[in-house]
Amino acid sequence: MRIGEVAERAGVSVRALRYYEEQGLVVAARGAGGQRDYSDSDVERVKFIQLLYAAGLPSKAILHILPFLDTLVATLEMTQRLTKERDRIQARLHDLTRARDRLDELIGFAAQYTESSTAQCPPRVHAPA
Amino acid sequence: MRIGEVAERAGVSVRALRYYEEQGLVVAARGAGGQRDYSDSDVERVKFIQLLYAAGLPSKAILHILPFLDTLVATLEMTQRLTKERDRIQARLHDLTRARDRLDELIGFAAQYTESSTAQCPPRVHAPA
DNA sequence: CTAGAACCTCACGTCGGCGTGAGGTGCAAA
DNA sequence: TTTGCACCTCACGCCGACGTGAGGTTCTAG
Repeated sequence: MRIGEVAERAGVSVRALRYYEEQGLVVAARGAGGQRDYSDSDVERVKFIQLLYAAGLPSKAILHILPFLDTLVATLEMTQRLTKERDRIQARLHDLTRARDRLDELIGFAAQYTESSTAQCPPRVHAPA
Repeated sequence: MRIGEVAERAGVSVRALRYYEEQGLVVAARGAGGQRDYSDSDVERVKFIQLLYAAGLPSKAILHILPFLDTLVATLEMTQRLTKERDRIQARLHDLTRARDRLDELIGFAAQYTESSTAQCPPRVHAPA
């Protein structure tokens, strides 16, 4: 399977896949002529990488986690890393939730001055909380 | 109130505060001698900015949201922006949750091969899900 | 009055995850 | 055989939120 198809299936750019290889995250075999040759499991691997990127992990952290996917052998250090990253994500979930709730609060306020008319309504200006 | 105290109270660096001013997020008055002069409400403002930064909003987005805090007047456009950012955050919450759950899954696997011994245990190598 | 914090303004450095050419090669179809 | 698309390797560009000096001023305590 060539790089273009992997890109499409995994929903990433070709450039991204080359970058992943550069970082040692997904190392493809090479066919005659030097073209990258991916397997089906590589597609899953890429999807997993995307998942972790989306969670804000830097490539080095991912690099330390991936070997576990291959071997399913966990050293103590690896389990600790996994847990550490999980906790980080959990913390970010807290931050994001706080931010969302705060925005919801503001949107609630805003609704009072916006919703019923298409034009502008003259408001009372006062200090917020 | 001078910049150092604001930094400490809001839990950010002095540099960050100057950067916020550069971006138009928090514009402090100036005392004789050119030193920045902040008010108590500026501290709250900075905390709010931090909240939004922590949620991944870029400074331009924050810049568009802040006027609402001052005036409590919401144009339609502003309400839309607020809602848009809220939805973004919601989407990220989904991503992060997925990632966390996946990691929990892996940690569960890892526990089987790590927990009871300090040394390494010879495992069976097979393909993961 | 004087030391030494704390402040000021440039202005360049950083880091990560790619985007984006430039210039050349491989491969399948007509 | 020739088109033409997909692929290849450099290698520089980018953007945002500051960090980090450099070199000078202001404020406060003794």
